[in-house]
Amino acid sequence: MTASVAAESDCRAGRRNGRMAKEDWLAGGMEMLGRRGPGAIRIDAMCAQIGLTKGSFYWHFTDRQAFLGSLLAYWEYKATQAIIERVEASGGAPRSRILSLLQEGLSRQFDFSAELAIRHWARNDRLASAAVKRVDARRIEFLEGLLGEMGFAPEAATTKAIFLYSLNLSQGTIIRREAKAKRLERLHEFVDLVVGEEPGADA
Amino acid sequence: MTASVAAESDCRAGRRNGRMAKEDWLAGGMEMLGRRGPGAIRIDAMCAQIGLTKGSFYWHFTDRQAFLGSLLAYWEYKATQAIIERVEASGGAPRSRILSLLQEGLSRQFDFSAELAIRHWARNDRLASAAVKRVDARRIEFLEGLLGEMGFAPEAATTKAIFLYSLNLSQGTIIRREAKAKRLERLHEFVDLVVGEEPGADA
DNA sequence: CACTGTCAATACTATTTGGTATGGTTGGGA
DNA sequence: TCCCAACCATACCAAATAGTATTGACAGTG
Repeated sequence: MTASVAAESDCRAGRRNGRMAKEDWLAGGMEMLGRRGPGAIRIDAMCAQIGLTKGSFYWHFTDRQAFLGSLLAYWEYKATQAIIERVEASGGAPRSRILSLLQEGLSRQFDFSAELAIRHWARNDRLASAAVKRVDARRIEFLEGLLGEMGFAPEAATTKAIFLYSLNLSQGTIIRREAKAKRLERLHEFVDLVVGEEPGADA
Repeated sequence: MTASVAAESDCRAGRRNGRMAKEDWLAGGMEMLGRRGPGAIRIDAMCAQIGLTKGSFYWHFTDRQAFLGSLLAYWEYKATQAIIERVEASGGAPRSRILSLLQEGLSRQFDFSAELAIRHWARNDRLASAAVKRVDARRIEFLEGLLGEMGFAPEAATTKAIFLYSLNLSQGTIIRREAKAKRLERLHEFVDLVVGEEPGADA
């Protein structure tokens, strides 16, 4: 153990003292949030996980509660802007951007654990609830924009955005053994149902 | 406090020693599960909540882990059979039974907190994952049955059942300020979209 | 080189918490 | 009535845990 610690302190020599530790705490916190939930986040366990001690923790955050608040803000940023930007960067027609957004929930790229933890957290915490509400609003607005580009009136776009978003969230919530291809097929079927068949689609 | 405890022990004199305490523990556990999540369930807190002590807890359950397992089984029963029976009892055409099932998620009657906690739990626990999978399967099968009654072929029924169930779950997951009437309107619109317009519908 | 601010390790305290051991209470059967 | 088993309270222990205080390492700056 002692030897590995020494080696570790070597390999991160260039990274540490670059004041990135706060980010490390938040990233580690997100992972623990996804695994145990907010109420079960243990500072000691995080110390062991990211290789720092409480001296560092209490330097960056006043206490556990403040850390949870920072985690919430960290998630709120990551969960909206980041994903939306990634989808926007993919370009293409609105319909294909919708499809790639919905597929985010399918891939294991995006870990849904923290998302579920926070949504449960939001049932009993005002700050978490407000954060989730803002995230949901932004994601739905984003979908509304895409649907608007496709020519749907605002009211219809809102309804369709909520439907699409509902399926997106459920993909990470429902547990069901099913082949990925089958899942993808259903996803296309759902998009067809909500926004209509693709113009140039052959059967 | 002491006085109220005495009064409490009076009012439950007929109830106690009727070996219902185990049920009390499980019900209290479900509530704490909904508020804090499985990893943050504290035995001492539950003692204070339901007015018993650890002597009782460790008589009914071997340890904390076993209690969590019992909680899972308790939820699995409550979350399937109970709800489905309630909907079945309402009777009516398949379509109206579908609507009343989807409205379950709308009403505050059914607390979604524990459901969310368990679904998060399932991301990191085999037993929880298996329980959620069985619950999802049964609920989807139930919807499939209703859709079958409406004349849909098995394959179409499965797809539509998943779509309906997705919206049902999302109603408790998405946080969005919206009038109840609006929500209900969207729900009907979604059912129309998935299973077709009601045969005798005007407007 | 000395100084200073940033950041982190160590040692420590007080409290909480899972779990045990033990004794007491109560209701029903012999 | 005696007794036993179900059931629960109390006292207690060892480990975990939030938070503090102190010291040390290190980079940049005068």
